[in-house]
Amino acid sequence: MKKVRRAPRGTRKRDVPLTEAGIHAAALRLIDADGVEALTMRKLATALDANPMSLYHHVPNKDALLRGVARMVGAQFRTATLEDAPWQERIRLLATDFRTLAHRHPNLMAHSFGQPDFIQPEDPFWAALIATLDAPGVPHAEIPQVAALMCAVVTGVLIAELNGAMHRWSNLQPTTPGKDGPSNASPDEERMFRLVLDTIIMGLESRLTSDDDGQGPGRDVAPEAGPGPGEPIFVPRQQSVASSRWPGPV
Amino acid sequence: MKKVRRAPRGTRKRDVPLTEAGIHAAALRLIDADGVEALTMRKLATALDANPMSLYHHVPNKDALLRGVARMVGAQFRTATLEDAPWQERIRLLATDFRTLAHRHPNLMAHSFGQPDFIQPEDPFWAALIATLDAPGVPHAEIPQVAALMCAVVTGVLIAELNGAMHRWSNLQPTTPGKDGPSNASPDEERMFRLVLDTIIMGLESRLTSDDDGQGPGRDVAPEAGPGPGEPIFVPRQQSVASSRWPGPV
DNA sequence: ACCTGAACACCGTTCAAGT
DNA sequence: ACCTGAACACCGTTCAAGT
Repeated sequence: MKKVRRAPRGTRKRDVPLTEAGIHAAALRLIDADGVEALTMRKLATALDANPMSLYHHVPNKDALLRGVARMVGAQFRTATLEDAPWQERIRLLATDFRTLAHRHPNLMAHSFGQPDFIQPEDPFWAALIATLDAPGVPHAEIPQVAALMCAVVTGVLIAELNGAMHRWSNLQPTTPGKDGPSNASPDEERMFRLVLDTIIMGLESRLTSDDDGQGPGRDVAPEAGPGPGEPIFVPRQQSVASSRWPGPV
Repeated sequence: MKKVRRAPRGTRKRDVPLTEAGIHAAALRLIDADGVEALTMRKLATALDANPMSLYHHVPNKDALLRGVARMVGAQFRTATLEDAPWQERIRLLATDFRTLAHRHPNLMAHSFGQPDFIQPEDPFWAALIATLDAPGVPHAEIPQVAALMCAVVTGVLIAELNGAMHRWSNLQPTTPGKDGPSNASPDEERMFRLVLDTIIMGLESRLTSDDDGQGPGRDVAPEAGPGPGEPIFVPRQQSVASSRWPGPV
């Protein structure tokens, strides 16, 4: 009997040589199972039936490994652009596709959203978002800023979904605790996600179809909320302060 | 000469006994300086001129320490409610106050925003937000969900500000790189923050002042975006798809 | 070229022992 | 009651040595 190096209890891994892609895939499996902070170079090595130091021949360090995993997942974003649909529908599709991708790997995405470079200019998601915002007539110089705000808003809602904050906040009782039953109804996060999406689409629409020259009336109501030092493109059109009934449930 | 325990080079700390509050304050100083991931129980102990194990008599573990620091900072939220102003102004004030607090301790807040419990029901911020949303006539059962969405959107933008993503995204050139100068103009994040805020306030306003019964016309344009399994309160009013000119810069 | 064992410089935390 | 030294079970990573 020659000494054959193999996993002792029939786990049977590592008949294939180590690869950067294989390391990324195994790391993603561990992250999906136990979260990013539970991922360890040593645990990843044992999952691959390899020596911990062998990984460093294919990956420079742990940070680069995490970036590689995030880049690999980000490349899975589907690129169906829905070319001839109105821009509202295209933005809706982009956001919901992004959401399903986030929910497919929640542990990884909850971590990636905190990184400043989790969206790269060459990502298909960013390219599609830029192309979609080019359609409605936003001036070219403003497109990246509008796209950045869309990304920030959507990822903010997704972070709150992924880490459970949305669920906890939605179930915080307003004033009277323990009234009218347990009230543990599902927060229905998909419905809330669509609500935010529709709201910002409506706000964007309202700016695009503004009848005046962009300088809204009644600038005096909120004098401290002036246009600021930047260009005056995004000056907020002053809202009417009328408050009315909430649309009834039925 | 008796052996006096004192910092050897005149640093002169720890003439005061260890306290939970003192540990929290010192931890916040280190976090403000070097970030959350650079905070270490051992480094915190040397900053307090104490033995690392002494901290465990006042703080159960590192996680509880971080929660305590976050709670201490969250308690600094100013509680000026601006009672008689319209709800739009009160929401604006809440959001900008939250933003200045976030920018006062960016390292801590960028970390706290990823925690599911960084907003507690007894926080003055949450109480003020609930009270403000109670004014315009949102039904009580829906107030926590609207508040949760507001928190998610605002923290999403703040995360992107704090970690630099907003700055990076805003400077990504749309199609033609290297045109019309370096174009490294400041992204003017405060202006963008106000833009999102005004947009969601406008969206909320539009729902509150809706003339119809909440069931907008033209439900057939986006058939797959139906109301979903939840209650029909938040069914999106179907937008007009008209696209028009962006309001010109001048 | 690819892998590996030992070692280094750290962590958070436990525990028995001091005062 | 409060503090402390030693120790445990981990980390990421370096490096010289193997094949």
